[in-house]
Amino acid sequence: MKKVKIPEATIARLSVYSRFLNRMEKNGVDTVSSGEIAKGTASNSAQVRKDFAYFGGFGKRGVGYDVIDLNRNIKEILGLNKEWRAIIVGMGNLGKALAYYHGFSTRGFKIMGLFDNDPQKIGEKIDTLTVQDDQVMEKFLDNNEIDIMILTLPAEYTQAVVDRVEGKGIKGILNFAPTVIHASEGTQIRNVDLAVHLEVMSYNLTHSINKEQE
Amino acid sequence: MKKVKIPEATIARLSVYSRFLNRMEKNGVDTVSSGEIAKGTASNSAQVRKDFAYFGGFGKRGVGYDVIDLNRNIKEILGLNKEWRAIIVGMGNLGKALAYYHGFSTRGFKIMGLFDNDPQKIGEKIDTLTVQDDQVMEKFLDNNEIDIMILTLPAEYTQAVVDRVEGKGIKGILNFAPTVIHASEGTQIRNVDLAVHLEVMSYNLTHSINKEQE
DNA sequence: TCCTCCTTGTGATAATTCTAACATATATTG
DNA sequence: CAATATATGTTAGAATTATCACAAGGAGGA
Ligand SMILES: NC(=O)c1ccc[n+]([C@@H]2O[C@H](COP(=O)([O-])OP(=O)(O)OC[C@H]3O[C@@H](n4cnc5c(N)ncnc54)[C@H](O)[C@@H]3O)[C@@H](O)[C@H]2O)c1
Ligand SMILES: NC(=O)c1ccc[n+]([C@@H]2O[C@H](COP(=O)([O-])OP(=O)(O)OC[C@H]3O[C@@H](n4cnc5c(N)ncnc54)[C@H](O)[C@@H]3O)[C@@H](O)[C@H]2O)c1
Repeated sequence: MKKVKIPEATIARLSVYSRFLNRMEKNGVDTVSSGEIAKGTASNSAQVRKDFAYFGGFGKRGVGYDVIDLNRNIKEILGLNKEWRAIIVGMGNLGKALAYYHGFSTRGFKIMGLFDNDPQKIGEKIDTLTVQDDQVMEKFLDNNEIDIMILTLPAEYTQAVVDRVEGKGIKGILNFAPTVIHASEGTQIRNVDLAVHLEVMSYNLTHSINKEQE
Repeated sequence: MKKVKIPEATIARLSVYSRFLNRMEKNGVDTVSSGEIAKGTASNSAQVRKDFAYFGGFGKRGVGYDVIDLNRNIKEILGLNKEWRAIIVGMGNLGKALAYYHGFSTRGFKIMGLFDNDPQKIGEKIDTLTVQDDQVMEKFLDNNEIDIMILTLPAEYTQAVVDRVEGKGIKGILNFAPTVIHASEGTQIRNVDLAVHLEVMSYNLTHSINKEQE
């Protein structure tokens, strides 16, 4: 599906570069070099240029990159020129934190619905949305075109929820529960495991690994 | 500092394996094969065995791995046999979610203190802890041996907080703000960037990348 | 004891990803 | 307009990481 296989690490870095460029834009900077991007994103200049090179040349030799132009290009590569519509299932601590967070909408991800099965939580207003009964989720998905489902519920219930939305048009699932889930072929699944970060840190500290954060 | 360089990806997987083994333990399973571990953690059996092989042989040929024994070994490798003491700075949406989460303490990470600079939040009780004034953080760190600082505050304030705890014994920083921070050499910094996950997903969906999630 | 079955541990190989170096293009200065 | 300085784009090579294939160890049955 692609001429050259592009490293996922490159895509992840593009996302970081783009948000760095946002800050530059806001600061009125209009040109940056690969070295400056590297410094601002804990990367290195060769890596930055290589990452861009996968998609063609965005810069001017001897000069650098036009901040606005480069950022527009990256966002287009990432598919952020369209609006992605998402729901959050499980309005506990983490679900609420995500629902209140405005950082996603500024990147093109719009939270369209919030669901929970706890009567205490149903009806609660969170920001501009009201938590809906988990039972109406299927109907909601029939009536609204939703791309992404964010799962913030206990591990043991995630698979059941995934099964229920089968064929309802969900294209990607962002799963915060520490468990493997299975969806139909073609559905993107990404697992976010916060404990892993702490445990890798524990390992590094225990074994005195000095990650050269440069 | 190590004989062989062990891939960070291996360490991250060990964390996932270990939590899968926790579930097996709870279910009363006493032996697992690399294939079963692979299935339960979205890995593959060769990878699982290779990961273990970095640290020696934990299994019995023809039989598999003793669940309890293997899990104990992994936890020791990860440094989870000791208690890690952490504080959270920034008790907004995300900070609260982390503070209420009990999943970390069961892995050996104990939240010792919560800090914020918003008078509205100072004094608020969260679980068993009370949010303290950010101003007393240095004193708190002098009086308590804290290993890890979790940062859940707006990007623009993170570096200032990091600077203030310099030399106070913090060994690792888990940063949720989307910005690069600098700490003295030897301090582990790990950045958790949730937006990256969504944006990589956006890229994959846009370009019809079918990540074979086994 | 010998034979069969099963699953690990591992060395060889393949694939992926990063790093370094430099030729090329652009701007600027005198 | 030539000379110089600067930063990109790209190619080649190094390093890291994952996959494969199979020999060897161990259990159990005849
Ligand atoms: N909070 C954190 O900091 C954190 C960190 C790492 C991982 N996680 C994971 O994220 C998930 C959520 O964590 P949390 O702390 O928000 O938990 P929580 O218990 O606060 O929230 C879970 C919510 O899911 C709802 N729920 C349960 N079953 C449901 C169903 N079938 N349909 C709809 N809603 C349902 C519950 O009513 C509850 O509101 C868990 O899997 C947890 O392991 C959380
Ligand atoms: N909430 C999310 O889902 C989410 C997702 C991705 C990234 N993040 C990042 O995590 C961070 C926190 O997000 P949030 O949604 O919890 O924000 P928030 O605004 O709800 O919370 C931030 C908290 O930090 C406190 N604070 C500010 N300056 C401080 C200081 N100097 N010392 C102590 N406390 C201070 C504020 O009083 C507030 O309580 C942000 O950087 C955000 O970009 C959050």
